Amino acid sequence: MSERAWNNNINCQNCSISQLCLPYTLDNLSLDKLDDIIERKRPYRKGEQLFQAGQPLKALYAVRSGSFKSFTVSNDGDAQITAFHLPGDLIGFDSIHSPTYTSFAESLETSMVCEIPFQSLEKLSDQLPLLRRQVMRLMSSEISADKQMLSLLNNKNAEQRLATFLLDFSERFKSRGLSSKEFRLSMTRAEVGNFLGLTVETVSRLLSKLHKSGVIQVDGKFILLQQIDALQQLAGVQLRSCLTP
Amino acid sequence: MSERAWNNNINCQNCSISQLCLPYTLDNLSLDKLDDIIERKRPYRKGEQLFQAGQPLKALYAVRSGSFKSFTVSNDGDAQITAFHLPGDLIGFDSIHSPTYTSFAESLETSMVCEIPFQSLEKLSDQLPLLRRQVMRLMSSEISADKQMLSLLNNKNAEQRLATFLLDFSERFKSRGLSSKEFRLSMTRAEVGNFLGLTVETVSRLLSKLHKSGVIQVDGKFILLQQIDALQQLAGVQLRSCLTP
DNA sequence: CGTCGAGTTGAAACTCATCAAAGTTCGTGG
DNA sequence: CCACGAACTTTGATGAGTTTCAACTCGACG
Repeated sequence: MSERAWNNNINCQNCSISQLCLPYTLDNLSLDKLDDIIERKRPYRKGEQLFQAGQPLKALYAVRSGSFKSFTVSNDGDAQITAFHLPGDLIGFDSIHSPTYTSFAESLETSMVCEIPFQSLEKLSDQLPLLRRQVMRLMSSEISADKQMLSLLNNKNAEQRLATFLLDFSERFKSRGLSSKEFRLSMTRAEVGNFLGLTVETVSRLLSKLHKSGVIQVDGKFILLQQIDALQQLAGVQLRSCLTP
Repeated sequence: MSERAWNNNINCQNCSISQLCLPYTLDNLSLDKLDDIIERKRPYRKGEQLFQAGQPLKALYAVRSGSFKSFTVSNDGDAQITAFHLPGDLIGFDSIHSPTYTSFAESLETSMVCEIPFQSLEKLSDQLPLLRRQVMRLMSSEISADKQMLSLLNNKNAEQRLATFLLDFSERFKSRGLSSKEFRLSMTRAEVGNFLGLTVETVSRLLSKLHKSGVIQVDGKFILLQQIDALQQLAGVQLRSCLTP
């Protein structure tokens, strides 16, 4: 199938998730220019990699559909998942300080991406202050999210971590116009555990426990949040009013 | 004392740590422009805050001397230190996606900073591609460092975390032209523990253990790394050659 | 001189990892 | 389309590592 076929009717101007992505706040002229530098590739099958650590930094990627994981591999060989990416998310910000990628990105299911050649993006950013600011906003958001993650790992126990994880995905699906109560987790239990600093067994046990207690319903990769408020309690969320006397 | 007094002979052009900071790669003209927007304030005393979460985002800060901690406060009220900042480090990247600061920054000892008004920096970045790229490089480095931190917390035990922490500071002091073997940690044991996801007691016990084993010498806040290679072993560092056959 | 915060050390408790084993789903080739 | 093997998931028993609780020391400071 020709490359052209994938491009039909796909552009930033009509993209349903552009408000989460680079186009946000761009005027029409800027949008056209951005659209011009973006390459839309064939779908990636589950397990295919966008890039590997050490390869020359060629492009950033925006998820169009499906999902990806980013991960690093430490000197001693074990992998650490550093993020899960949903449509609208940008992949590669952790590498742009380096001539080569500093992490791996791999598809978790059949997925499509927009490839944004890094050189072109830099040049275009020189011309379009709005684009530049959106890039910085997105990078700053990623830093913020990472700090939150540090706090999660340092201060919360296994159950709180998993509850927070589920609520995070709930929010992210919601902001993409999908159900916040019912969704499919494209990653394995092992990947959830790796991300949260827990073992597969602990993740599995806790999902079973939450299921039995009626807070959520679990059917393989499908999750149904039945009592979101209870889940928020478990996640360690407390009302501000409890603290300010 | 007049504000002017602090400014004497302090500028980006002659700053000893400019290669770690924003000026890196800037030409002389750009450097002058950057220097123009920077405000240099009186020293901050230990415990004074640069900003608090919720305050309007006014400026980024570059550490000139001394040290700071950044921290967030979760809904349930406990603080999480997200970074320690040494001279040359920039503070505030986690907030520029927001109209207000998303974290706190507090001096750990008598310290000086360069205040970089955010509006001015944005305007100047529009004119100076080199500056813009350095900002992005620094933000990307911070993302990278945060990902490494995730990996540390998820995969390493208490001893490996502390060893890694000490080696990290060793490297950072070294790149600032200071001794990599002998330095003073300006934060308390509790702050080290908070950052590493450990309790004060664990940090104290491990420092004692490392001291007794002769790997390091501890005298209050002063640390002397006696066997850096042994410390690297404890940190879990292995040679690449062990993995690539 | 007494108090207060920081640091150290010990003993007990608890959470989660580890090891083991069985059950289930997925994907691929016949 | 089905069957087979591999990958993934679940559940149980045990133990290691870290937290928690408690007591004590030390130095700073009014």
